Amino acid sequence: MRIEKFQYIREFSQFENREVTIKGWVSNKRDSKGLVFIIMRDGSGFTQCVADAAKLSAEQFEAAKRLTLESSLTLTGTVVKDERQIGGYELQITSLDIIQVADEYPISKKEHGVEFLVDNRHLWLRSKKQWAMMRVRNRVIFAIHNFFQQNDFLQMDAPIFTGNACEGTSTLFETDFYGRPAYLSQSGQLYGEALAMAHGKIYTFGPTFRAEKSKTRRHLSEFWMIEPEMAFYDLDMNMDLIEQFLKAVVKDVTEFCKEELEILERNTAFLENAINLKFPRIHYDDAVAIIRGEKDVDGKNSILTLENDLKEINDKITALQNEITERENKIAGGTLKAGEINFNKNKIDTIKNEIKDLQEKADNIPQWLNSARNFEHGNDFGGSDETVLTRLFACPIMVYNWPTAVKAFYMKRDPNDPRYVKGVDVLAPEGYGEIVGGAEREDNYEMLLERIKHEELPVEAFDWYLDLRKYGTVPHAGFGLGLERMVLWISGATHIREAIPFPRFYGRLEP
RNA sequence: UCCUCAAUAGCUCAGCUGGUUAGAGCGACUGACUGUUAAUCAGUAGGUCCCUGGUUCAAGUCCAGGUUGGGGAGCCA
Repeated sequence: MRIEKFQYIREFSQFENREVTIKGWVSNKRDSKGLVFIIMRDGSGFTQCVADAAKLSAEQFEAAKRLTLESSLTLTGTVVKDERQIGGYELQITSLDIIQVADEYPISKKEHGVEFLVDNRHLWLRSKKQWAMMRVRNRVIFAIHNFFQQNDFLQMDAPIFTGNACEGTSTLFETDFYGRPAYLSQSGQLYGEALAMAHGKIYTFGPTFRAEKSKTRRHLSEFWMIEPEMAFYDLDMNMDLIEQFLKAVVKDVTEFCKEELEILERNTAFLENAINLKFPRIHYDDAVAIIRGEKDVDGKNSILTLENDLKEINDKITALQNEITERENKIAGGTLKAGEINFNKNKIDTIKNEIKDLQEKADNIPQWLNSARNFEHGNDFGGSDETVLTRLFACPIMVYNWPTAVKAFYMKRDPNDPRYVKGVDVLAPEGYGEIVGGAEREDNYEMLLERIKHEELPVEAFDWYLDLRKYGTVPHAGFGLGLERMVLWISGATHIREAIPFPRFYGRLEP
């Protein structure tokens, strides 16, 4: 059987006052005696469709009334402009053909807990916000390829099975490779360097695996990473490229995903800043001074800012608690209609959840303050230190020249000050933390060998990597962008598990 | 691995200091309502109160251990 020609909701503006046929699912439904309002989604968008008893056969109208959430159907009708509706149009149904009346759909319009939603991820992906988020993800990926392809980078792929735990730092997933232990790649970078020596400018774009038992809102066990590597680039050129690249991606998404960002209720001020402001480049030493509150940024002090945040959160909690009391009193007053009582009860539920979130933050801030005040020069930044620091800036910042001890063996020493390596971390604003980590690479054979030995890594595993420093070594640099962290920041959501279709994290292998 | 919070109906939660037959809203179902946008009305069904053990005349409630999950630390993108 052939499927007849049909149109997509996204194309409605081309079909004003004309008849179209769409195929999709019931995303929401309301009905009264002679009318059924069906919010349809077809993958390309959402639109309200109206079934009017006066315009349909009794049989078809009854069918419309019987529809359940997520039932699949074909609708034919006239596209009518209506500013009040999502997308600006609605469909007045002339004919309706049900493919399946769906079973009771588990995801209701009410709020759900995170665990329930992740358990139902295969269905959750249909919800409006998740739909918007995946479209943002798609556009981010597209913009990344666009940027690199237009700048003469070649996309090349690094292997996923690796024979050794290459950077020696994080815990990896072990698998069996024809009887030999093999590890799922934690980074394609070392291979990227070999590829850059063949092609000049390359980028890899692939999955990455970390076996750490992290339980935070910014970690995944399996995520996607973009790792460009450029021959004849030093740290400054690297930072220039990173900034240009991030600006290009953000600009593209804000331009082509307006509707999606609106659905996500994203405040785009910080995104606009990322496009328009120059990213501050901060030496590690200065960053430490700022975190400890010894140095201000535009008159803003990290410790005072954080203390103020805490106060504001507590004030907000008090205000919300007052609102709950108010609504409870209203309900107790006995003058409200049942519908209004429900509305207020729902509102109270929502507020309670909000308070819970705020309370969690408020509980953490004192620890963060403590960590910031006592931060020791020479340490790596923790998640909270990043938050403390980035809180003071309106756009992403780049922290460069890190203490040798806290960074990977392959980073190049700063010849002017060998206590530091020429690495750079890009920290996103609004508490999203590290989205890019990069560095100029150690290009001197002896220095690199010494670092490998110093870290007690198996030298023979790095034979091929050392070869790159024997046969025409050149200064080179690169960086890694965490796709999901980028998507998360751009879309303004709270948990990284929402930034990937089927998240894998500690304790989560299904669906 | 550590700190911290939690687990009660399909979902979101209430259940105060232990006390008869465990509640609400949403959702589902039945019916009423001619334009709705999570705010109409009436009714119906729906429970292994996470598990094991303990204290007690009596445990959803207290205690111990465990399981699962949220948030954070460490590690990082």
